[in-house]
Amino acid sequence: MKPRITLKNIAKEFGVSISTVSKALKGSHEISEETRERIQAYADYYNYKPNSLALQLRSQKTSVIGVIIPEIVHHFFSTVINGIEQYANERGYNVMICLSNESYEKEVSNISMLTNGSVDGLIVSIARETQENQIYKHFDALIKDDFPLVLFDRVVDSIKCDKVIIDDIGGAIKATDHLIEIGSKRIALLTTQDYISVGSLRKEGYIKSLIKNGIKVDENLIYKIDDKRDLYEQIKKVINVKNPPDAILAVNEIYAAIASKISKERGLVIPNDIAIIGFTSGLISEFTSPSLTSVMQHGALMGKQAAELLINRIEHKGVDEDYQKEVISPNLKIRESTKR
Amino acid sequence: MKPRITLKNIAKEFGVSISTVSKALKGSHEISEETRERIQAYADYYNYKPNSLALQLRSQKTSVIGVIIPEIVHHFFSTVINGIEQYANERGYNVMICLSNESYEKEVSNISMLTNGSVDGLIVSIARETQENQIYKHFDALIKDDFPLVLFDRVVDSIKCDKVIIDDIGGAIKATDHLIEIGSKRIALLTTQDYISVGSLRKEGYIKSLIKNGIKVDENLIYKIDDKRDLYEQIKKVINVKNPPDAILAVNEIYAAIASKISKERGLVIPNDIAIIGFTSGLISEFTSPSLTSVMQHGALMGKQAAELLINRIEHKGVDEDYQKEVISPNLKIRESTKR
DNA sequence: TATAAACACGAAAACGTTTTCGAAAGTTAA
DNA sequence: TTAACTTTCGAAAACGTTTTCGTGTTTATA
Repeated sequence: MKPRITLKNIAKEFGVSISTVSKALKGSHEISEETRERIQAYADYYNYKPNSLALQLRSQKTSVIGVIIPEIVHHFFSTVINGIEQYANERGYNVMICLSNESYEKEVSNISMLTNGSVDGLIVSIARETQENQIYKHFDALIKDDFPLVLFDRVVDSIKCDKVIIDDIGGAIKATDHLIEIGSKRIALLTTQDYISVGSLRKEGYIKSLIKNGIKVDENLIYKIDDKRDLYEQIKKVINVKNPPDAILAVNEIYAAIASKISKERGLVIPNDIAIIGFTSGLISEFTSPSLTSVMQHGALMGKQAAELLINRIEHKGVDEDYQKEVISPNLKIRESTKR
Repeated sequence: MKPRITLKNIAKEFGVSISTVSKALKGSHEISEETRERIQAYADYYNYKPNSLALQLRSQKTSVIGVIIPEIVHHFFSTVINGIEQYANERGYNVMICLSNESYEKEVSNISMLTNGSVDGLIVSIARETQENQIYKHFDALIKDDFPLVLFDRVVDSIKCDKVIIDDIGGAIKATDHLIEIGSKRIALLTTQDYISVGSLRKEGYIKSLIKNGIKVDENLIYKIDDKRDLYEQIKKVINVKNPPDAILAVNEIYAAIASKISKERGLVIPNDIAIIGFTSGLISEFTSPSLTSVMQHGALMGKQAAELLINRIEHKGVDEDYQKEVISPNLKIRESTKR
């Protein structure tokens, strides 16, 4: 790579000082018009661009925000990043992305790398392993130093910072209410292991709705799917039984899609024999047939809000208002799988 | 945010010079064991981390690679980024992501931003608008400065740099061959406008396979879908006709999924009446029913290879070997939609 | 004509680090 | 006792900027 041209190069070329060149290129009135124009022309010709590292070092500001997510090959996280990137750009920030791969170790090392001066703030969704072990001291260290931090989606109450989350309880209530409205009596819940915060919140909403509607909660209809084992086998045990449920609420799109496939294979008609709703973050629900009613998660909006909170926090350095918690309400996209 | 602790702070604390502190923390033998241990303990206690901006400025190396992609909410690009990130991390690099949103302007400004010293090299997939207008001077400028650059997927021959691409022609041939093998006679092609390079390459493979198998190419079976108009309407015109094709090759997953839906709505049985194959980059094909046979694109592998080419180029600064072009062969994942 | 103001520029510090070179002590050997 | 080494540290340059504070020259004013 050819070395880039610097102020020093230009200064030597014209036999002037570095400060003169700097001022000339910034259009300072301190420099005579003649000198300024000559320097400007030369700089243009050689495509001078100020070295951003030097600027960052001097100004103690990088205009970069770091994002740490569990994985990127996941439609929900892609949409969040999209939201972050769009908004950050508008405010003059760039985005640096790191993946924790759901690993505690990697999350810690990512945070350590990014907070050595390369970013002005951090947006994080916590790794599964971290939530499992409930070790949050790497976050507490950030808080102690007042490092700008925003958590989204997978958050933890004990970490004192700005947060943006989805109203998972409300979303699950909406979905369950809808299933009940269309006449479902035995609604199965496909959820995750308890330590996944969103899974247990959605379960909470499901239960609330049942109680509100005077339906007895049947623990046998609540299935905790283990992501590390075969999903088909686990979900078959829900549907391929003598007396299958007449509706399913799945806490993510994959579970819902698999439930749909298995139902059809067993000869059940959707939505008449069995209605299906999934929390969604992708395109599958839209393109399967029948298309699946979904609780829409608004990832892009989430990203935008997270970026907004973070940048505000970065730029109002002095002010330390209370930490904010933005709650995004998911809405129900009704499709064929619940149109009885 | 609390100001971070620096060498200067520590030096003042112990009444020694900055260089002594620096050496002590690097375990230099020049420093007495006693001094070294005291300084180390203090630094540990206050969680000293060298400011990476200062290091980067001094070493003229950022260990960051920039990635510019058309959009991130697209499974294919997510997998590529995943591949890039994994490999880059192994080699000690971080990843900075920018989106061009298919816009020429944004691509230019992204390149300009990233090449001002904030990254050591660039991995790019060219924006649609850029390919449409065929203006590549922003890339030529990079080449002229020997700036490390790797293009992937959407590449342009005239830009002289390392590239990694998918063998789109071969993939389309494999798919078409397979459709012919299972007895298809009238194979429709759902492709994109001509200026999209991958679209026209896949069309080329489709035609080659037909010719090879002695089937006459029927231009009326080649449909150029316009992404800016309603996809359902356009694809309906392919299937909802008196004499529909008995097989469909779609150049992406969405087209394939829509074709599948419309076929079922029209009462056609997949794969008996109509077989379907799509180039894939997502999960839809796997979870619809029937599941769709796909040409698998191996995005993660692509990302890994792109990162490998780039980092090698960055690190062998002096050596300028010829530019490499890696070609990845897609393979056919046979699913229900072609099992006659 | 003397003084003040305006103009055009340079020196140097600052951001935080690494590294080369030199130098003052202390130690060893002859 | 003297010469040669070793040990332990500091000064300063370098990376590329911006910005404050001079300073010398010219022009305007009284």
